[in-house]
Amino acid sequence: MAEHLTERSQNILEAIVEDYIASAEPVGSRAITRRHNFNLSPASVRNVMSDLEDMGFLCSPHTSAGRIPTEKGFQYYIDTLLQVRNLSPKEKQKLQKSYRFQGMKMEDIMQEVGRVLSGLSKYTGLVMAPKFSSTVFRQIEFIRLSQGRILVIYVSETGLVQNKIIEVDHSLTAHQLEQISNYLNAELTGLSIQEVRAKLNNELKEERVLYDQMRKQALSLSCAALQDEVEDRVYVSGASLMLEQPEFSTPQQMKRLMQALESKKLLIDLLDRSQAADGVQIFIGSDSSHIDLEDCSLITSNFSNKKGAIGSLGVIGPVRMDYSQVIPLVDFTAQLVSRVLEREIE
Amino acid sequence: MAEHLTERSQNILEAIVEDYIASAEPVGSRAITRRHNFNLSPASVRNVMSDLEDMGFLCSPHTSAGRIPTEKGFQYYIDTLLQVRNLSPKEKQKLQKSYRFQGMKMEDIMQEVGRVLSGLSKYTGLVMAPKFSSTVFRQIEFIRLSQGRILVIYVSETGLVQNKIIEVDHSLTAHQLEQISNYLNAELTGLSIQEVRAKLNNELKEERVLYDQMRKQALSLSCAALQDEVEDRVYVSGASLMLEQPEFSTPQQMKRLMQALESKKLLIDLLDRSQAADGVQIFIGSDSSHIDLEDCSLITSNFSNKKGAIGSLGVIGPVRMDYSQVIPLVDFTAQLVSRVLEREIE
DNA sequence: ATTAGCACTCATCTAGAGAGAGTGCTAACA
DNA sequence: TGTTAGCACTCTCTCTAGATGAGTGCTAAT
Repeated sequence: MAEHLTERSQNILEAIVEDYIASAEPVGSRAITRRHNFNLSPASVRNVMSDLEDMGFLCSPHTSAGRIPTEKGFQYYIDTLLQVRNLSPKEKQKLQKSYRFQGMKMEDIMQEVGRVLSGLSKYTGLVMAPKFSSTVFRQIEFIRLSQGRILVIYVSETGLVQNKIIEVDHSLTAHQLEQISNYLNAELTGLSIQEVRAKLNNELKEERVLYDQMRKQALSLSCAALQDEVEDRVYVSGASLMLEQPEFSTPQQMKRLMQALESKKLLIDLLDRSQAADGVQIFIGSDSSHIDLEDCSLITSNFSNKKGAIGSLGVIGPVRMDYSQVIPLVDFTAQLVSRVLEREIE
Repeated sequence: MAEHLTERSQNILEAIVEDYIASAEPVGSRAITRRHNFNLSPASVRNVMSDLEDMGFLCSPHTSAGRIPTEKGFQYYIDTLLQVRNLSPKEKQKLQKSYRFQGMKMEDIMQEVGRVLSGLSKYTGLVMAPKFSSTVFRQIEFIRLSQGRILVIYVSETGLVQNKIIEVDHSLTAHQLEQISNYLNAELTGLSIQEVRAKLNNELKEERVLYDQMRKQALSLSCAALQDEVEDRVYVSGASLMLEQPEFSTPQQMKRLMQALESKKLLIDLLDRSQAADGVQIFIGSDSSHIDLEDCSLITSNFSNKKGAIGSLGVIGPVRMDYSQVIPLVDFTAQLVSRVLEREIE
């Protein structure tokens, strides 16, 4: 896999990738010699290009067009040629100013992050809020809406608020509900949702619980409340910006892309995968494994606070994306968001 | 404006509109005589069509194409020709089954409604959740996140939950917060947010309040909590379905439409206007006043519960939309949602 | 009033020519 | 032996011209 390229080949591959990123058009031997000062004739460049094509880094759409980088070409470029410059303090500050998190609750922050990512990159911004079940329990409140309908409000350590309506067959008074929430708040604080679930299930199994009406109700109520939250935690911003990209210029391509970006499920999938690893991750084209995003690359990074609630954010753009610009953007934004979330709980 | 058309003209106009809705292509005199049994020759139809064109109901893309209805033509069709059939009980039941509101909280319901509207109409579903300030106060809770950062959770009579983080300069203990929320809950229950705001402002002005620390804090805290909520209350579903419509088949049209549908502000505008009136409303093409939606029509209706929290829902599609199908869909869905919301508070 | 007939218009489709960009190969060159 | 100039070749893209066909508007006959 890690084939060795001569320095000349590397230079030429780099030139091709960069020219292609800039122009979105196949680049020819002539164009390269014109734009870069290799002291080589087009013919020599052609020879190198031919080699690169044999090795699978380049391909040509047809005989008499220039070459375009394959996914493998992009991969190589990103892995070994691309130098991600770090942001200067000034740039960092500027970026930081783009975000206005003042007094925002979680959802607003997520949305705002998406907007800015998309606005700065000119591609589509993607944010996945921390999974609720990865958060730490802080407080639970019950509010009786009507006979048999109870609104459960659940707050995590990070200030993430989740609410849900549950139906119960036996009616409960406000007083009973208060008792129950007091009990749960005392019992569960500081546990992660996974732990809470485990604990609840265990206790419910214990027989002696059955004799304590209040506890029993408390447990079954919170069980219901924490069950199967299917959350829609993905925020997509600036999808229509992608339509400006020449790779999505035909109606078919547009449709396909828009459908894909509308499918939250697909995006959740992708971002979930991103969460498995640390740092900035790059999925190139068919790496993303979904056929409808085959012309797209995804750059993601995770954010988290000390309590371990993990979310992901990123930018999705054409494979021919400006990686050198987007990578530091995603990287620093993730750090920024982590910091903001940590500040929230201090 | 209300020009008089002979019965024959009406019939032909109706035929043209319906054929155009079905085919998206200009309809010619020949096609009409073929498809409908007017006992008329194409030539006679042509004469009528020519008249209709003069009156502004039809236009032709070019000399040798058929005619297509103008917006005025559609308007007339909807106002006087279209018979919106009521849904049969069976259809109503079927529709009702499409929605699964069981145990859903407000946001989920809104989203689900959008999804179903879009799925059934094959156009784009639009839902605007009730404006928060139009809801009725039920309960407020404060949770101390960190030094100076307080999470406010506010619940309306309908079970709508709103949360917000506010920053305060003086720190408050959990006990103090509890006192404050008890006080507010006792004072404010049953008032609409507008009323709550008015009351708070009035009381803050009264001098004697200044001597009661707790009350003062309570008031200023809740003032901060209820201020300037800029909510993003619009749910758009199935935007990409619009790309299947022939009127949006070119890349330019697609881009324009997608941008418009991404602009929540624009949609909020439209739906806000819908709230001003009762019943099903239809905005045809440039009626919508926004240039980027000039090829679209919007069918909306409002939903509400007895407490007066009002939201809107609707379907946005091409002007050449299947009105006879979508109007009852929107109408009945609005009723359905109203009923569900009322059930929530009972 | 209605209709058949006919000339006319205009978009769409097709084929073919020409231009342009870029390649691959070969032979000459340093 | 690596590099380069030259040249034939390929393929896309664009432009033009002609053919096609749908549909109109007008006129004259019924």
